Amino acid sequence: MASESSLERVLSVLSVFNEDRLEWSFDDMMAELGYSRPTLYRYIRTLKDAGFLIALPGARFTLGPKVVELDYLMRKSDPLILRGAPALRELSESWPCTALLVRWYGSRLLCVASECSVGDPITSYPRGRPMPLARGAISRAILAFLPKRRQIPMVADNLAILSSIQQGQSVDEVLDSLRKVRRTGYAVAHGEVTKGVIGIAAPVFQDGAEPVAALCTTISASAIRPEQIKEIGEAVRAAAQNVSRALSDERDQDTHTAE
Amino acid sequence: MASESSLERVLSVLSVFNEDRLEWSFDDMMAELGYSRPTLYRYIRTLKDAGFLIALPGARFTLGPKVVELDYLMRKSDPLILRGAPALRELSESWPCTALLVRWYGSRLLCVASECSVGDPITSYPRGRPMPLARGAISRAILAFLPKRRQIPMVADNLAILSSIQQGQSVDEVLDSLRKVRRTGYAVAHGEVTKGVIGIAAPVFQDGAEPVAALCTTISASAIRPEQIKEIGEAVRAAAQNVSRALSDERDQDTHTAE
DNA sequence: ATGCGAATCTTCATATATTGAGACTTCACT
DNA sequence: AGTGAAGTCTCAATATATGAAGATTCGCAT
Repeated sequence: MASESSLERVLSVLSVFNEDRLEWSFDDMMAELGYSRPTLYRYIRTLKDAGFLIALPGARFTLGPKVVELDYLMRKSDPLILRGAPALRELSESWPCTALLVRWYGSRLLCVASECSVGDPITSYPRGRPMPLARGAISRAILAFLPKRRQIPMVADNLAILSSIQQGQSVDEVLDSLRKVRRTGYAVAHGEVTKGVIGIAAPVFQDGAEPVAALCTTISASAIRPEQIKEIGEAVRAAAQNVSRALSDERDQDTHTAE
Repeated sequence: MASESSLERVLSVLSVFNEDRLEWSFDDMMAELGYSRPTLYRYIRTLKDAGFLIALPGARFTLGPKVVELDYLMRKSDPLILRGAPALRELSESWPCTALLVRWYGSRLLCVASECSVGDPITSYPRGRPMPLARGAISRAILAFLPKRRQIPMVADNLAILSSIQQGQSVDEVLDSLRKVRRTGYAVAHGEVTKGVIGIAAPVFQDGAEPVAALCTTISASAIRPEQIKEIGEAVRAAAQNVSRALSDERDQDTHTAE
C-alpha cells in the first residue's frame, strides 16, 4: 500500500470541499487532512497561486477562479455539448420535460448540459451534479451498451441496487434485462431517481464500443399517457443516434485535416 | 529565483489547457512543459486519479469531471450568485440588456452569473470567461472603489490602456476620473469592450473596504436614448447596494449562529 | 488468435526536495 | 505601543521525486 505522494496530498486539499461545506478554516482543514501546519500552509499557498483556492477573511478558504475558468473551457468546446444542444432543445420542445446530456467518465455519471421546458424542473441535475451509478434510465442506458468485460463487474458491484429496482436477483438476470434494453435501444425508468418522474434515456457513442454519454428526457408521470412512452423513447433513441453520428463525423474531419 | 516545486509542476499541467487547445497529446505536453517521460506520466496519472484529467483515444488528454463538479459546488452555493440572481433578473427585465455579475478575485475579473433579456446577447461573457482588467465599466467600477493602497499600483500598471480609453494621461488624472466614478456610484463605458455596447456597472461589497464584485448591465447603444443612462445607472447602483446588504446580513447571521 | 509498435508502467540508485518543530514576522485591532 | 492570530521562515533529518533504461500492457491490424 503505497502511501500517498505529496502530489496526491495537494490535490486532496481540493477534495475537502463538498456539497455540505465550501468554506474551511485552516484549523479544520488541518484536522481533516492531518498535515502539519507549515505543510498545509505551503499546499494552500501553491493552490492559491494557481487560482484553485482563495482566502476569505478569518483564515478561511474556498475554491478559486481557476475552477470556474477551467469549467468554462470545457463547456465552451466540448463537442458533446456543441453537438448535443440541438437535440436537447428539440426534445424539450416536443414534450414538457427536462432533457439532459450526461457524460460517462468511465466511473462517474455527470450531467454536462440540460434544457428544461417546464417551469419547475422536476429533476434537479444541473451541470456538474454527479448522478447515481446504478439507478435510473441513464445509468441503464450506459450499462446496457458497455462491452461485456466492463459490464459484468459493474453489474456485480451494484447488484444490490439493481435488484432493489427490479432489474433481477442475480447478475445473469440483470444482464438479461440489460440485453432487452440493448435491443430496444433506450431505457425507461419509473420514479427510480425522483418519485413520479419517468426517465427515458439512450446512449451516445463517439467511435469506440463504449458509450461516452447518455441523452435523457425526464417527464412527470402525470404529464403524459403511458402509451406515449414508446414514441418518446424512439425519439430519444433517434436523437442520440444523431448526436453520435455528428460526433463521429467531426472526428473524421479532424483526421482528414490532420493529414 | 526559487525554481518551482513538484507541487507547482503538477498544477501547471492543468494550465496547458486554454481556449485554443483543450486536447493535448502526451508528446506535445512533454515538449510544452519540459518534464521527462516518466515524470509527466506520473503527474498525469495523479491528475487522472483525482479526476482532473481524462485520457482520450490516441494518447491524448483533456480536462476531467472533477473540474465540472467543483464548478458545480461553487455555483450551487456561492452567496454572491444566490443573492445576486434576483438583481440580475430585475435589471434584465427592466431594459433590453445582458446583466452580469462579475467577481473580483484580487487580480482577475470573472463573470460568475448572467441573465439576458435580448435574443442575441451582445456581450459574450458567460460564466468563467475572464474579462479585461482595465477596460470597461466593470473594471472601473471595481478600480474606483479599491482602497488607495491597491488602487494606485493597479492604475500605474494599466496606465497605457486607461489612457487609450480617455481616462487620463497620468496616474493622477486617472485617479481623478475614478474619484468621479466613486462620487456617482456607478461607472459608464461606451463601446470599450464591445463596439456599440454601453456598459453600466456598480460595485458590490461584502464587509470589507474592497469590493468583491461588480453588477453590470450591457445595453446596445441603439436600444436606449442617452438620457436613460442616468436612470439605468441609478438602478444598477441601487441593485448593487441591495446585493451588498444581503451579503452582509448573511454574514451577520453566520456570526450570530456561531456564537 | 498472433504479432507488432506504441503507450504506459516499473525498477532502482541517486540527488534533491519535502517535511515539521519551533522561532519569527506581519498585520489588524485596541 | 501592545496583543493575538495569521502566515512564513530556518534548518536538519529524512523521505521522496527524479530519469535512464528496461519491462509490460494495450490497441489494433493481420
